[in-house]
Parts: sequence; structure tokens; C-alpha cells
Amino acid sequence: MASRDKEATKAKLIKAAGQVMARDGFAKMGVNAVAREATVDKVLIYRYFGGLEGLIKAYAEDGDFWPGVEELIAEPEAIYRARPAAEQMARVFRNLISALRRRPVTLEILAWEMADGNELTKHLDEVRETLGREFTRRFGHAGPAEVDLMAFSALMAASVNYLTARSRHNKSFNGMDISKEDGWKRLEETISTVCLKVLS
Amino acid sequence: MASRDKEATKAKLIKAAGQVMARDGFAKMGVNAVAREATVDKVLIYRYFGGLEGLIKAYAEDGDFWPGVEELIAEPEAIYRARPAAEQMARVFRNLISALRRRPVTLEILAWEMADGNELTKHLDEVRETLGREFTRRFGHAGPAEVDLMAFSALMAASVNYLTARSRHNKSFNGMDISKEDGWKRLEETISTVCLKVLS
DNA sequence: ACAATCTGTCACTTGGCAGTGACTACGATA
DNA sequence: TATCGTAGTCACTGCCAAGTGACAGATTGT
Repeated sequence: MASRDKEATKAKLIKAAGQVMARDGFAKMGVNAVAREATVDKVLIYRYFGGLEGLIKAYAEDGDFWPGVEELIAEPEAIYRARPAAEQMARVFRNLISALRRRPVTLEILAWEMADGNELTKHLDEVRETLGREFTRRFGHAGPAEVDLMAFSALMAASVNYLTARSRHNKSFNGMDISKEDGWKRLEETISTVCLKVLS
Repeated sequence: MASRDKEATKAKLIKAAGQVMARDGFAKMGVNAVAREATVDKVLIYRYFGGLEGLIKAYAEDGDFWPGVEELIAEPEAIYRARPAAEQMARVFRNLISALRRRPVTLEILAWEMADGNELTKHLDEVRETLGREFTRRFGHAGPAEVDLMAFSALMAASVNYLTARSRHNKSFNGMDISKEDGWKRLEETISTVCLKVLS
């Protein structure tokens, strides 16, 4: 018989959930798979978390899924604030690329919520919305009046989400190689150029 | 007993495949579901197409999944060619939005190939790559030397793919309402602005 | 009319999944 | 040391999917 320690077992299950998600993807996430991974009986998922959904929720609150504001600005706030708007935005999106590429599970979720926005992804999504609001609250960027800032940043963020998530399974997109650093360098530089030209 | 017409049955199956994809999504695509939809026995999928993969391949070659060059330029080629590069590109991406939103199955595939790039989506993907190459071949756009044109158009196309596919299940992204025409208008106008500012 | 062939149907095996009820073994406490 | 609550195990049901082998009804050529 196993270790007989509820909290440790719960932790094992949460960890296993993350491993299954990263290795097999959201599609294969299930009580059987997670329990197998944790070498624990699936009934404990129901007992301790009320089911898979509860486990995912616990996982969502546990882990480091989404980058925080600090990671996105990646420098002391004062320095960041002193930069011109175009540069601020370019930095954020470039840092967002790195932040996402560092988080395979987050990419999995990004992809999955597009394919099948279900209850499970909702918990994970809510955390992100908070980040978005937090960001806007602290840094209401400015730019030329004729630019719809919200639409512009939606376009850029969508781009980054798509390309990072896609890079898990596809080597290229639109002729760009998104499997190697080279391609990402080009994309990052183009983001800078675009921000500069649009927001000046 | 049914109509006893092989070709008609094959057509029924192909059509059913599309219906299942549109209604239930790629996740629920399976021989059982398609056969049920076609009110035909699933064994015929194996006999006529060698399995689900073959059926999907047939479907991919059959339907109007991806817009053609004509749909993307949406005007006589001569007129299109006479426009400045910025305007050409803006038109293509704006038309791409409409073209994709008109094709629920295509959106389903776009989303699905991100979540799980499997054998089934590959066939559908190949057709698209052809379109991309065709487009570049016929319209090698020009712009300022400091702009990486391939990267820029990858960014824009990624954006469009993400937002259109996401709009199936999510009402908003990044504060933008992508469930109503209003939001799309704003995005389209922003695309025009961006192209103009970047490519001049 | 008969045989060969083709289209379509049915029934079955196998296997994975979610969820549940009954059980066992541990160990804290009195 | 006896007992009682809890952590963990096991075995089972019910469901649905993929794939297959055998069969029945229709069609065609001779």
C-alpha cells in the first residue's frame, strides 16, 4: 500500500495532471490517464477534487501558467515607463513570445481552447483575462489618434498566440520557419518594426 | 435496402463528413458518427475510402475549403495590380477574414490542426500551402526595404487565423468583441491602417 | 435461369473511458 | 490492545468507439 498521505497524494495528482497535459495534450486528459501517471487510483480524483474538473481547477490555481506583468515588461517599471509607447508595446509582445514558448502547458491550453472551449479551459482562461485587465490598468498606452489601440494589440496578441501554439506541431507557417530561433528572431524584429511604424 | 449506387453513397459519405465536422467538430469525427450521419453502414467507409483518413482526404479534395486567389483579391486582377502595395495587402487580409468566416469547416480545421496536428489535418493543410505559394508566385509584393515582408504577412495571417477560429467559441479576445460585425469592422480597419503605415 | 459479383446490413470482438460501491489496511487515539 | 476513521485498492457497470467477418439482396453477363 502507498504512502497514506492525503496532501502528498493530492500534490501527486496535480503534478500528474500537468505532465499528462504537457506530454499527451488536452485531448488525452482523463481521470484514467492522470491516475495512471500518478500511480494512484482514479477514485481519489473524485474524492479529493470532485472529479477531473476540480483537479484542473486546482492545477490552474497552482501553477505558473501565465506570465505576470513583471515578466512581460522584463525590466524595472520606471525604466519601462520612460520608453516611448511604440517601444513599450514591442517589448511586451516580444517578451510574450518568450514567455509562452517557455510554457508548453500554456501552449497546449491556448490551442485547446480554440478547438473546444469547454468547462475545463474556462478556469484557465479566467486567470488570463485578469492579466489582460491588470496590464491595461497599469499601462494605458498612447499612440497616434487614428490607431485603434485595442484592436491593434488584439491583432498582435492573436498573432503571438497562434504562432507559438502552432509551433508545437508545425515546423512552419506561411513560409516562416517557426521551429528554430532564426524564424522567431525575424518575427520579433518585425514586431518591433510594426510597432514603431504604427505607433509613431 | 438502400439505393445501391456506389458513387452516390460515396458522395453521401463525403457530405456527411463535412456536416459532422461543421456541427460537432473535429473531435467527434469518427467512422461511427459519419456513418450515422449518412445513414449508411460504417463498413462502407473502410471499403470505399480505406478508412476515415481516406474519406477525409477525399473530402479535402472535394470541397471549397480554402479561398482561391480570386476570392482574396476580390476584383479584376488588373485593377488589383494597379494598387499600391499597402492597399493590396490590406485588401487580401480583409478579404481573408470574410473568406474564413464564411467557412465554418475551415475554421474547425484551423483550430484543430493547432490542437492536434495529426494525419487527418495534413491533407487539408497541403491544399493551403499550395494557395500560399500560388499567391506569392503571382504577386511578389514590394515595400520598404527594412520590412521583412514574409514575416509581416505571417504575423497578419496568423492573427486572422486565430481570431476567426477563436470566434467560433469565444465572444471576445483582448477586450475586442469578435462575435459581432462591429468588432470585425474595427479589426479590418486596423489592418488597413497597419498595412498602410508599415508598407509605405 | 443461373452464377458471379457487387452493394449494403448485421452482429460481434476488442478496448478504452467515466463513474461507483464495497472492501482492505493503516495508524491515531483511548 | 481494541476500535474507529481515513487513505487507498479492487472489481464492476455502462457506454461508445474502431474495426472485422459473415451474410443478404440486388445486378449483370451468359
